[in-house]
Amino acid sequence: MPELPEVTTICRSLDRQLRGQVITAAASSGRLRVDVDSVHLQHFCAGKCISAVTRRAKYLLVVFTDRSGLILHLGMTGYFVITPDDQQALPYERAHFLLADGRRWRFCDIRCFGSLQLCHEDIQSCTHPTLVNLGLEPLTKAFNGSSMHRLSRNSRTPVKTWLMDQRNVVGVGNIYANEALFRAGIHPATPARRLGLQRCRQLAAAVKTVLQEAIAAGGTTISDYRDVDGSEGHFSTALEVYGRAGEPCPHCGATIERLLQGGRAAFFCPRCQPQR
DNA sequence: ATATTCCCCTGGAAGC
DNA sequence: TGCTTCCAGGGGAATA
Repeated sequence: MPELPEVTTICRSLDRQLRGQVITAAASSGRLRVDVDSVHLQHFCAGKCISAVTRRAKYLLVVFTDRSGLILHLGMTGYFVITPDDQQALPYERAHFLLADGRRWRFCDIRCFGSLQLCHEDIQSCTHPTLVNLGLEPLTKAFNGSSMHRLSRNSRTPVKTWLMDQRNVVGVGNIYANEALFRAGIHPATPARRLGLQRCRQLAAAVKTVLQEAIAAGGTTISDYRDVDGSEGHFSTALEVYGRAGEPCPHCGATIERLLQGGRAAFFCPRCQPQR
């Protein structure tokens, strides 16, 4: 579900809600795609104080004061709810953490594609196997037209697939890959290595602006995504091609097409994004 | 090494 | 109304 703007939005809320809190108890269901045994989770977390909640790629990092932490991924349908402790488990609840102030932090996930991992070493060093091979953060200076150009020289893969490969650049999923390619006027099936420096610059810039605008809107809610307080993201109204097959292109009026790429739907305007 | 495919899982929408 | 099929924001393992 969530891509970088959604994870960023949730990360900020969680940091505000959880920073400084001590976890007194924890339990997991064992049903997530990657999960932790409930006994181990309880043993690992109990008594630890949360110093911050940060993000790396689409992973949320719960950083404890002893520098260890939890690595969480929301998969397609994961979300968090914080409630008083006097309630039953919520529907789809997969893990929960009891806080010293009496609140209960719950990790819910309808489809169980999310993940929950323990990180014993310094979590912010990102040496954990889950974090070590991740690519560039798209909103840093390190990701730009020239680095994208350099990294994609040997890749015959379609540029949309390349953008979504977290070993190259992180945080870009299906929605924002489609939107960035539309803004840059690049056909999603273009082999990545065929993009010249100029078009890499345009695409990198488009990735940055679409992500920044989506963060400012609180993310994109299609169906399941919600912030920790239950609020929806407002960027769905700004989507220009995603989910709009058959509708007119907002720029030129041509009919937006849908193409299947490795099982994922690509949406594009055949006139604004010509195959070259 | 790189590029597809298949799978994990559940629910909502669309088709018959 | 009810059953069936398709589709979904992700990621990783298996396969060519």
